[in-house]
Amino acid sequence: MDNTTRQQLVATTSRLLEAQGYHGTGLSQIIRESGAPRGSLYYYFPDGKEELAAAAIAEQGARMRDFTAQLLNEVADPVAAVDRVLVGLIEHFSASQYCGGAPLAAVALETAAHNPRLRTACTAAYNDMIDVFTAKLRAGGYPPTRAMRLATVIVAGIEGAVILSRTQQSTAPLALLREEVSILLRCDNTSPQAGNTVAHR
Amino acid sequence: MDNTTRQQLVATTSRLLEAQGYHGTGLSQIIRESGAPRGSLYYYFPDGKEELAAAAIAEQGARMRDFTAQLLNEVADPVAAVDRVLVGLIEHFSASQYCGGAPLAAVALETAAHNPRLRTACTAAYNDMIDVFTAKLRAGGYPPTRAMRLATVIVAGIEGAVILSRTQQSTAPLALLREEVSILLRCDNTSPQAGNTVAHR
DNA sequence: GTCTATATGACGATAGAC
DNA sequence: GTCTATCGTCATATAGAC
Repeated sequence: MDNTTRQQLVATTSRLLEAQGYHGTGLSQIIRESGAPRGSLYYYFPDGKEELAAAAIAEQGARMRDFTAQLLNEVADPVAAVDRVLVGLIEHFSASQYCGGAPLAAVALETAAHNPRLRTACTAAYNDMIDVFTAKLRAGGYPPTRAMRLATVIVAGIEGAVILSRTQQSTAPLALLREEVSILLRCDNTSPQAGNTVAHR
Repeated sequence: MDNTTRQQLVATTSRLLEAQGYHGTGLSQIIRESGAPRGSLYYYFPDGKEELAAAAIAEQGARMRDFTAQLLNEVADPVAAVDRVLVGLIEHFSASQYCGGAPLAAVALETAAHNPRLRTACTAAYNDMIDVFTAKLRAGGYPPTRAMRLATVIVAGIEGAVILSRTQQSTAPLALLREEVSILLRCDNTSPQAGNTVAHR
C-alpha cells in the first residue's frame, strides 16, 4: 500500500492548521496544496476532516516533542538546555516568516469547547511536551513538583509568546520570554510566599 | 440613533470569537444569538464580518485592560497585585466553564498571517494589556526595562496557560502559572546571566 | 433602520465508474 | 486506490421594498 499520499495529506494539513486554524482550513485547499488525489482523502480518513485533523495534531505533537527533546539533550545543564530550546524556537519562528512555533494553539482554542476528539488530541500533544521538560528539569536536580510546575509554565509561556510574536510579527516577545525563563529557573522557590513587601529591583 | 442593536452585535461577536475563533463563527449565528435584525449588520458595519470582528476585538481589548487595571489597583504591592489579577482570571475561567480568559488568542493566531486589519487590532489590544502591567510594575519599583519584560511575559504566560487550561478543561495550568509568576516577581535579575552551573533546588 | 429575498460561491461529504 | 461529478448545506454579501 502506498502511504506517500497519506503522509502528504497529513503534512499539508499540519502546515495549514498551524497558520489558519481548523475552521480556516478547507479540504479543497488541503487537496490542492498537497497534490494528493481527491478521492484518496476519504479512503485514508473515512471520518473526513476531523480524522485528518486528529492525525495532523498527533504528528505536530510528535514533532514538537522530538524537537524539544533533541535540543534539551544537547546541553547538560537544565537552565542552559531550556535556553537552547528557546533559541531554537526563535530561529524556527524567524525562518517561518512569523507563522510557526505554536502548531496546535489555534486548533486547541477553536475546538476545545466543542470537539472532544480534537481537544483530546491536543491535550496528549501538550502533555508530551510538558513531560519532556519535566524530565529534563528533574534530571537536572529540581524537585518533582517544582519541575512539573516549571515545565507547564514554560510551555504556557512559549505558546503565549508565540501568540504575541505572531501578532506583532516580531521575535521580541519570545526573546523577552527567554530572558525571564532563565531568571526564573535560577530562582529559589523557598522564599516566603505571601505578603505585601515591596522588596525588589 | 439606536445603537443598542449595534452593541448587541458586537457583544455577541465578542463572545463567539472567544469560543470559536474567526472562521468558526458565522454571521448567521451572530444574527441568531444576538437577536439583532439581520438587515442592521451591514448598516452598522458596511465592511461586513471583518469590520464587525475588528470592533469586537477592540471591545474585548478594552474589557481585558479594564479588568486587569481594576484588579491591579485593588492592591498596592505589585507582586500581590499581579497575583490578584491571576486569581480573578482563574475565577473568571471557572465561571465561564473553561471557555473564557483569552478572548483574542484564537483570532490572533488564525488571522495574524493573512489579515492585517484584525492582526493590527489584536496587537493594539495586547499592547494595552502589557502597558497596564508595565505601569503597575514600574510604580512598584521595578526598573523600566525589566517592568516591560515582566509585563510581556506575564501576558504571554496568561495566554498560554489559558490554552492549556481550556484544552485540559482544568484550572491547573493557570494555578501553576500563578505560583511561578509570584516566584519570578520576587526574583532578582542581577545574577550572572550565562554559564553551565547546576545550582538550584 | 430594518425587512425579505436572493445572488454567488465554498464548504464537507458521497456515489459510482474505473 | 483513484477518478469525476455532484449533492446538500452553509457561508458572506447584496438588492430593493418598507
